Amino acid sequence: MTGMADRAGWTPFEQAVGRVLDDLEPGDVVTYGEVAAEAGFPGAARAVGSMLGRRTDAELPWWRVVAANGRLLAGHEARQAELLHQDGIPVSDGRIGLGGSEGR
DNA sequence: CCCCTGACTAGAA
DNA sequence: TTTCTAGCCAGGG
Repeated sequence: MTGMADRAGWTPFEQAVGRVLDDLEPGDVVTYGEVAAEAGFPGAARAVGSMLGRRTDAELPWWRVVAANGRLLAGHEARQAELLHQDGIPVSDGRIGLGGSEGR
């Protein structure tokens, strides 16, 4: 295998988003708006989230995607926090980054 | 074809 | 600080 997922049947939007997520590297985090803009669909942040929620079974690094306010995914906060932590990204109180010692 | 929902964002109150 | 509104794209009924 060439290391690629079965993107057959994916819409241009999904393929574009999947490519952006796949282009990310360990330790990197982006927001829905960033992914949408990089994919060529600025403002389609909702479509990105909606798609990821529907393609959760895919090998897309959904955990590297967070909300614009730095908030993690509702219903997957602990899950994403753990995955982000494995990528070397500090998470505190359901939020990313900030150094970890700013004390709320 | 029409209407609503959704792992969203930015701005205003 | 929180809450609400308008805008954006895709999918399902």
